[in-house]
Amino acid sequence: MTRAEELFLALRQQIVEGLIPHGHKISEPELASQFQVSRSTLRDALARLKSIGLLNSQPNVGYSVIQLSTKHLIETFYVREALEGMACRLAASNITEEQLSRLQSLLDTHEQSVQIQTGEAYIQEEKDMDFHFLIVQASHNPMLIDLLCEKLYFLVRMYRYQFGMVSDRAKQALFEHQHIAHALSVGDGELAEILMRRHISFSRSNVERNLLNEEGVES
Amino acid sequence: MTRAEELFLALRQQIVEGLIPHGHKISEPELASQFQVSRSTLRDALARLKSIGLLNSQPNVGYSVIQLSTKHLIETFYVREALEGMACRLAASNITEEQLSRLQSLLDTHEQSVQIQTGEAYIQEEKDMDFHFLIVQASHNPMLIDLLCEKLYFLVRMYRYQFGMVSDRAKQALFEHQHIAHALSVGDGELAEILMRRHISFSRSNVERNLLNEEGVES
DNA sequence: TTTTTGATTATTGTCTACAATTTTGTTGGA
DNA sequence: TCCAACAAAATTGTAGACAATAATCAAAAA
Repeated sequence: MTRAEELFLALRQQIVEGLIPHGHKISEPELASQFQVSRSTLRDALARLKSIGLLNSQPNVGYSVIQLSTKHLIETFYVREALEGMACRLAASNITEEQLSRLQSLLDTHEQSVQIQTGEAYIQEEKDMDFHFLIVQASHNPMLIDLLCEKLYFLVRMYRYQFGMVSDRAKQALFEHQHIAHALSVGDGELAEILMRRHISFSRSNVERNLLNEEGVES
Repeated sequence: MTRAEELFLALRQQIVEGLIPHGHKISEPELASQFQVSRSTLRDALARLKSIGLLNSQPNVGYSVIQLSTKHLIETFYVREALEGMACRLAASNITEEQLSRLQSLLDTHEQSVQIQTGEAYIQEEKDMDFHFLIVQASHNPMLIDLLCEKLYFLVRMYRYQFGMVSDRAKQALFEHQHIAHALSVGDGELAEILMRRHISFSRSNVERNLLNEEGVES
């Protein structure tokens, strides 16, 4: 593994977790000395971070971490709805037996943890990611997999870390997941897509309601 | 504009048009001397070409132009169907009056050229791109616009240049475009999305039939 | 003849230095 | 006090050199 690759991974985590705050202007000399690398390899890593949508840049001005906002989050939801919906449709045809059983055991685990704990949503969030991740993999469409797993999902995680959306609909989400899994298991791509899109669309509505209210209160 | 940016644009065009053939291994020293730039700025341009999906790369091995294939083309169609479908749905809500009238005048021009000429499909292809491009812009979703206009559409153009798919369905495509435009004009996002998805899905079926047949003949 | 090992060559990854541009700060005038 | 123009400082873009890795080729062994 190259230095630039390591740096890319390290910076990605720091950005996702907010250690480097969103909107922050990147100082190349500063970061380079901080990580003990030359500006060349830093710039390599920064270019990759830009390509996955975590950084912006302007010529002769430099890089900065993307600015999180309700508007941007909602735009992301629409793209997810489209891509994951399609991934789900394709997964219905292409999922392997092994993936299907892993999906099932995943849901069994989720069901138990939902029954046991009440509240702790951020643990649930990771399980949610696992579910979506597995279905995207099952689409067996490399372009979809790349777009979602290597790019969009890091944005999603970044918003969850820094906006800390605790969805109080863990139980509801589990039902939706089970419904989707069933559609996949019987190979009904059309239904699977519809269910996945509704699932993501619900999340968006939820966020729209909560965050727009907050903004209303603040202003 | 920086040197790297210019180089990026120049290389992108050469790759799309096949002047640098698909699958070709990139030699950094060779390209750098050919374009009279240092390897630093060349590598900058190459990284950007990778980020829009025209190059692949492996650590310690280097870059190569992506390998075109029927399989990859069809994967691309599925992603387009998802993204453009959503773009169309959003456009129904967000399109401006000015964009709507531009869309209409665009279709009028197309109609005339379809009536006049019979055959010349590659001219029609550019018009097709114009139509799709405008609708994506009208979605007013920056992430969708970036994914489609800055990334996927260059792949589409690359396939059209190098696989030379002459669609004999120019007239049919025009009808579909008009139908979509009408749905947009009355603000029916649900219908607009369905129509756009069918439109792209038809193209995919067409390609699947043609290219799979060809492969069958060759083997 | 084929395979394997080792040395050689070439290519990519990284660093440092310099050039070009932008940003910052200061001075002068209105 | 405010604005504009200029100078200084800092930052980004580009070039070239060295280090690390991979690819190539030749020689020796099976």
